[in-house]
Amino acid sequence: MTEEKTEYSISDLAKEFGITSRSIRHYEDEKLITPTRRGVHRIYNNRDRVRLQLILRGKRLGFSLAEIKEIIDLYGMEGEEKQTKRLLELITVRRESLNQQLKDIKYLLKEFDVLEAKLNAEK
Amino acid sequence: MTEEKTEYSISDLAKEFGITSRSIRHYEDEKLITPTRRGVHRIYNNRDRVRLQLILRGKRLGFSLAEIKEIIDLYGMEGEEKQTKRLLELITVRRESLNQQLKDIKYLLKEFDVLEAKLNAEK
DNA sequence: TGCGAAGTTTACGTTTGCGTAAAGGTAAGG
DNA sequence: CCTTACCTTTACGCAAACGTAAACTTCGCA
Repeated sequence: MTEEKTEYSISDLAKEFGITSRSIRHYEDEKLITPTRRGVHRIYNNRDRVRLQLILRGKRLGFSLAEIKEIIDLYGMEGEEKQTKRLLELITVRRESLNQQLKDIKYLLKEFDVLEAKLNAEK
Repeated sequence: MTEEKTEYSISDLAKEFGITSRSIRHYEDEKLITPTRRGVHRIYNNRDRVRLQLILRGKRLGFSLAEIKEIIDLYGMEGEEKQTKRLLELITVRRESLNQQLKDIKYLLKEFDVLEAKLNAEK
């Protein structure tokens, strides 16, 4: 059986994802993640860990913390508020943005191929 | 014959790309673009226009202006300095970053599909 | 029980990417 | 010439995303 860790300290996660504890606390200030407390110390569970992954993914794509919060809030809102229509709209908007990024990436990767070929041809 | 415009004012480009003139001047301050001058006024040619497109593409992907400058400088350096090896390294690094972003995008798009399906199933 | 490592809050500092006046110069039409 | 639209430089302002320092507290263990 592979033992799955279920509890993490702030520095556990910081080390794992190569960021600082300060950043994680900052995400908490901005309400993107809300670990439980044991006394005064922060305790992160697997759900928190996944959230952090989502945050970092969003960051790599250039989204602001506010945008990432919006995306994260999409999950966890499922059904409750009957804002389904609004959620679907948000998803559409986000999807368009991601598709644009896809185009941009493909364009740049192609350009890199061309440039690399040129450089290699240069003997 | 389709007439290709070959000269643009700063507000021409600003309008075309939906940004402010201030931004374009800022990119110039940061050495990402260097239009010629007619007297005191900036004149942009097609090459400058393409550069601006590259800048905006980079921005949509979350690159900093400094990183975009690095990427842009890849072009235009071809061959001259015999830094070919260094250039190929840079391309590799950038390519890895773009591939990571590709993964991130695909992950999120898939998540959106799942979420959308759930919302629609909710009757 | 007394370290040392790690955690906590508070708060000011820094960088990036422009926004936004202020104060004027320039080009073209009437 | 004069107005109007657009351009210029200079410079301070500001929000976002942390960095960093200060000044404790808490936990594990020797």
